Amino acid sequence: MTLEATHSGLRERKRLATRRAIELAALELVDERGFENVTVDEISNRADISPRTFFNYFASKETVLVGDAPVLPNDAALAGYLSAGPHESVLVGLGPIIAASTAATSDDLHLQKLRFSLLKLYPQLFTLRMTAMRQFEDSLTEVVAERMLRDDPSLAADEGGLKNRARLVTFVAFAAIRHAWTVWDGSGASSGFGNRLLDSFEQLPGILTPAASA
Amino acid sequence: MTLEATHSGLRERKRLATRRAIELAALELVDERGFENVTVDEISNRADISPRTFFNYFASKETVLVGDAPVLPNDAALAGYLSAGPHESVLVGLGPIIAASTAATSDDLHLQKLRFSLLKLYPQLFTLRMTAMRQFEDSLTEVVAERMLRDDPSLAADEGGLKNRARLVTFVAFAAIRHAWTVWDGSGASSGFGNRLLDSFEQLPGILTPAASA
DNA sequence: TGCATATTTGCAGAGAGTGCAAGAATATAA
DNA sequence: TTATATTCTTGCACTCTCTGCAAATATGCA
Repeated sequence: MTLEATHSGLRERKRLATRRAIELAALELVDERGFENVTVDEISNRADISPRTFFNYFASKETVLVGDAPVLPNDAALAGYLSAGPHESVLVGLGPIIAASTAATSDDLHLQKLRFSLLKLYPQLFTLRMTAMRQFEDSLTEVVAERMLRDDPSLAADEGGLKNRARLVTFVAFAAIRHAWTVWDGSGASSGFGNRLLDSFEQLPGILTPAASA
Repeated sequence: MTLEATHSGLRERKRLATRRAIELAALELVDERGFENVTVDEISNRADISPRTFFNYFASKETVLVGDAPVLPNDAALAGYLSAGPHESVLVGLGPIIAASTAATSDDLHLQKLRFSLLKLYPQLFTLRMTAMRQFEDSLTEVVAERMLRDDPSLAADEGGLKNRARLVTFVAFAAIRHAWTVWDGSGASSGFGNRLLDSFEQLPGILTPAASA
């Protein structure tokens, strides 16, 4: 079904299991003792692999903690955004798409929660995750540019300008993501993150437009 | 005159000189050979200090490269922003303040240019710089909240909401900074960065509507 | 079964970063 | 100037991250 399971021989299933075991061991240990009090040797011990194998799976002690970056879904939601027409906001419409992308992770809930609390706790990790998001950011920028072009075909005349404009939209969208994170963190993660995210996106118009009393 | 020069005894002047020497050596070496082909030992050699002393000045090989985060100026521009009134955009008005803050660095032009090209080249460093800006971000958020309160005193009733709103404004402002960087990079840094930054800020209100012909 | 291909592991080594204590330089007060 | 206190620099030993390499092991496939 999922991408990883295609041609699911023993070799691939083992590889995936090992990967998960390392992630779980790392997240739990860091949760228990704090990032700087955990070594790769200890993680490897708990995951029952050699320290050398750890580095066959992950490039560093940090990367095992941050998880994979989201991937843009190629589905109905995306098509809907692209053809929403010039009357729906290019920016606010990104909210649901991003919410869907971030929700579609291969982690189980336990791992997700552990990751989230560690990203809150260690800014270095949060930063690393943001760096890992660059590719996602790029795909998003493409989508935004495509949408803008559909809304107003005359924009094709100035391709550079279109790209720059799309990039600004994407960066602002990421600002909304950060905001959703921060607020969700502060409010004890009461409701789901997806709703929180949509909330932040809907606040954007009030901020970009001068003197709007929300 | 400047802050560093207060009580400028020999000791402090030497410390500053050493700091500068290390920064210069690091930036030049990484520029010449690339980040991963330069060791702390080599930097220390060129700066004429021991490797141990390097770590007395900088926490890591990365931090010596990114430079200090900007500091909020406590001047007329800030006062102007705070009292601009409800008819000027809370967001766009931040542009000049940030432009002024980023312009006020203690680096000379040579160091500035080296830093900039390295930040372009190494995303890890760029992200690290963004992390280092967190304190700047916090002060900015305070200022925005203060301004919002002056524009509409009734907001005092919901302090949490005010803070969250101010944070969103700040995050969007940082999106504009990133955008200015990216565009400046792509366009070969023709005009000054300050102007580029103001440009990005002024594009912000337009991104809500898809077909706004800028 | 036998061969091709992937994966795991150990080992040796480079490099980052830290704690500590001794020595050198600077500040200060008489 | 000299004695004393304070700060800065350095060397040393040590832990930890991360890499290249080659041998050993496991899986896939005919």
